[in-house]
Amino acid sequence: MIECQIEVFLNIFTMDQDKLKILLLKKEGSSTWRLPSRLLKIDESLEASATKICNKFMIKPNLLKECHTFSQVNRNKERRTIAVSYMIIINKYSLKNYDFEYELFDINGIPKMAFDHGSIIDNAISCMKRELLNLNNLKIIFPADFTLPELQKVYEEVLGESIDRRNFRKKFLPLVVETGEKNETLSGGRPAKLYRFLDKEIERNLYNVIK
Amino acid sequence: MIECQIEVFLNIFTMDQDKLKILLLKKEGSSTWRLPSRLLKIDESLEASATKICNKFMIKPNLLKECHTFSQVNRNKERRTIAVSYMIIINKYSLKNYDFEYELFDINGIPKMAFDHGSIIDNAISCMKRELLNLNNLKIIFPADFTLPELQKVYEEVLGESIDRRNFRKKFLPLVVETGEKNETLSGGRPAKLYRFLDKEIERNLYNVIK
DNA sequence: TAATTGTTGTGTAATAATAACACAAAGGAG
DNA sequence: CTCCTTTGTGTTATTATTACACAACAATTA
Repeated sequence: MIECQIEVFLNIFTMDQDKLKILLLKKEGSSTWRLPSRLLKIDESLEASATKICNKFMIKPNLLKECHTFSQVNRNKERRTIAVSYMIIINKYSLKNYDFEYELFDINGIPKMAFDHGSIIDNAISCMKRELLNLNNLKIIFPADFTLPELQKVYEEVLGESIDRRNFRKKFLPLVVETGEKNETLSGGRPAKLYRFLDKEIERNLYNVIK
Repeated sequence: MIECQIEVFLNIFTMDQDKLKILLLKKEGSSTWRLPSRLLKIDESLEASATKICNKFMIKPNLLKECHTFSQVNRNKERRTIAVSYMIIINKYSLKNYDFEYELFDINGIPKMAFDHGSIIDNAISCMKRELLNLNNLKIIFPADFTLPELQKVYEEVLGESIDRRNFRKKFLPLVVETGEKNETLSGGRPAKLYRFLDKEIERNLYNVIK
């Protein structure tokens, strides 16, 4: 029986301008950034606590998944604190205007973080990549109309390499259906067709790598 | 700040007679089985605590990996208890004679478990399967001489289907080298050649499924 | 309104990976 | 020495992956 506090961290990932990004907060007057977090209350589960962080952002706890539990004895000098880290993946348009500041950081350019938040993020990034390679999860974060170039960029970010457009489409076209609409051409090229996923369960990863 | 106890569970998996099994304990005079466990002490990390369970069995914490943290408010009626579950994979010949009883159970025939240990095991089983599909992990639990039929049976157990022997060998022969020895023919057939792994890092899973 | 720029959409051929399949060889038991 | 069980081996058909170039569409500029 020990007396300790339990801290819940939430790693919120999204795609923004073709880059994988994570949402970070800055404490008033501090020079370092931190992850959204919360202390576990006696009457809530960890998942409930993580969901309350989501509520603060008015976002859905899509794919809420535990990443790791951090328990080094000295990670908090003042009192024994165990941290449980969760991740979610959201569509960036779910984010609203809040009465606090946040910023989306490219996962390859994480700023100076408070305490051990940096290593919590490192761990969450590999966790997130594993999830994203599972197409069934992509379906959850791309529920509505999406374009194939958009989807391809997620894969390219996760795999860290570019994929031939024709080969990518060959794989994915059998899994989706055109909605008939096209997207707004925001970057001055040919507008892309919009698709939605068919209701097929995928049993193997379309790109087979160990993450 | 809450007062709670933290319980560390260890799911010990092994292959025994071509079946994936988990090690369970029975409490004196109880009708239900339980997982090896330990209460976290104030001066140790969770990993250190899990390693101490390994020490009790005199086994190496091979692939010690966190599976999940269980935090339902009422999982222990007496006091708030959060459970962190770990898994390891061992060679069954690492097990010794102990001054306590244990039994290896087929993962498809888990007996009646105490408290929520049943759902902790369910979760650990899928965690373990994911680990075993990564060949780099198999290398750790098959450090010494092994036979290809032996390795094939691990894959067959994890995948839940049988694999053609010739096709399996075609995949694995480039990754191993013969030691020159043969195993003792224990089941009355032709003795199998012994192999060890070459020092290649594998970057993709040899069987690509979502677990 | 024509030319330019940037992005999307499309097919084919070569190569590699996977799946399906049957029989001989080695040892143990009788 | 015969029977039984298990290991070891090659080829072919099928499927998946890779590599590669040009036209279509919309916005912007000349």
